[in-house]
Amino acid sequence: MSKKDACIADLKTRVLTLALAPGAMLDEVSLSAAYGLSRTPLREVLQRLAGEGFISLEANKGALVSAMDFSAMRQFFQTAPIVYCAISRLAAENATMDQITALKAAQFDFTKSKGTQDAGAMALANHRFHEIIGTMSANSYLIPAVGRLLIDHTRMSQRFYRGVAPQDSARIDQSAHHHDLLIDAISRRSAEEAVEITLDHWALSREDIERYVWPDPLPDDTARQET
Amino acid sequence: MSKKDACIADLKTRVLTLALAPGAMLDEVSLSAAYGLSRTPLREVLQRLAGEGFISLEANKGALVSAMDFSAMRQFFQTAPIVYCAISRLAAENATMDQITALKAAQFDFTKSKGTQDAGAMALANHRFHEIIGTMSANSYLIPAVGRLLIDHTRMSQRFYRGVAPQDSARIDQSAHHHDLLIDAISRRSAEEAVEITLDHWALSREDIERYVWPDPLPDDTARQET
DNA sequence: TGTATTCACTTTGTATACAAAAAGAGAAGC
DNA sequence: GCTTCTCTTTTTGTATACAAAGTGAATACA
Repeated sequence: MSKKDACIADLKTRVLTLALAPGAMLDEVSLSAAYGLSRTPLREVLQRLAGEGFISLEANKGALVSAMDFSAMRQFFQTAPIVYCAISRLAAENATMDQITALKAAQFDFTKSKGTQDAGAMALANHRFHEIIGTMSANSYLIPAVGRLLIDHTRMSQRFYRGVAPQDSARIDQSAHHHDLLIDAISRRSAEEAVEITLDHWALSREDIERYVWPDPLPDDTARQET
Repeated sequence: MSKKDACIADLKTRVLTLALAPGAMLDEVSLSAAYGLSRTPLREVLQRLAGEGFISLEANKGALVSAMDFSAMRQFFQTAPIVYCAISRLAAENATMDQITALKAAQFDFTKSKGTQDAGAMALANHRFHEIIGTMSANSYLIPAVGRLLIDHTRMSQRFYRGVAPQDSARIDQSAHHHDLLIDAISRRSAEEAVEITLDHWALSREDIERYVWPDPLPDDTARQET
């Protein structure tokens, strides 16, 4: 059973860190060989990953890593703030002591990875942090939604963490500070504060993603071509 | 491939109509025999149903129909109106002509089943109607959430449709009227109206469910027992 | 009589072999 | 030279046999 779980965890990691590119095809036989599993359990792994939104299965055509096209990004920016705020509110109302402990541990890992300059580790630690807030909501209807949002959020943030400019370091520190405030708000069961912090946190992250997608333009040489 | 799809569709129907009770265990061998499938593809069916929230799988213990306990109901009433409104808004903005045609067809089926007094058919037709509105939203993050909400919504409504009192008939007619208004609002791309109608529709349905869960009390005989 | 332990049985999980469907290369026809 | 059809090859889907884990009943012991 453990070998299967390891396979699931590793494939998730590879999707989230873009080691497996969006749209990439996954071959059953090579994967089963790589993880030392037979095709039968490997196919069950793929079904489960598909159920969680990491990959999508097409009949008689195999598995491919979930794509991130323009339409998906539009949906993402439209949906994320609503769902994140709802989740934070519910997390503040329903979080258990054990979950708060786990959240603090995840935040510790995040700040630790912040020092290593390892973009993948930072993005994964951040993912784990927000995943725990999702479970805190104790809402089985919203958890699949936030899970899927986090998959794409982490994949997009990857690109930000990776090309880390000097001024970006401060932004990552601010992000970590938001996490601390959020832990505090949830511990005090203050739903209103948790939502406020979540909105700030979202605004920060959205700016980072947008700056990557629409960077400063290159020097404009079009005038010369018009002669 | 078709036999597998039939199996999935039938199991979904049986879950939604409470033919398979919440919490019921599902045996792989008897199911595979019943649907004329081998255990391997049947297990894939179960994985997929689990991914959509119809059942849940526990390691080394098999599959059981998703439970509907008190906690689930609380989450349901908390989450449904937010998600339904968001979905209706997006549906009005994004619906395609083909989808509107499909929605009208589903509404035709619903009104038709209304005459037959078949509670299961009514609930399933209603389910299908709202499922189409979900796909209209074209939002892959919210669709899993609304899917799960509809599973439990349909299962709870089942109980209402089943014990249909004389005055309930008018309520079902009003529900169908809401559907017509919603089709109209979506066709005219009026997101605001779609949300308003959805709120009315939700209020109506919630009352029906609540009246089933907390019915009028039986005649009060406690006074006599106190002597 | 109550409890604990062991053994048989049932059920889930995995591996391998086989069937079917899709993809691609090659040759024939226009 | 281009299209199209067919055959081969690769890849996905299914069935069956086997391994392992869990469950429950019966028996031995306190």
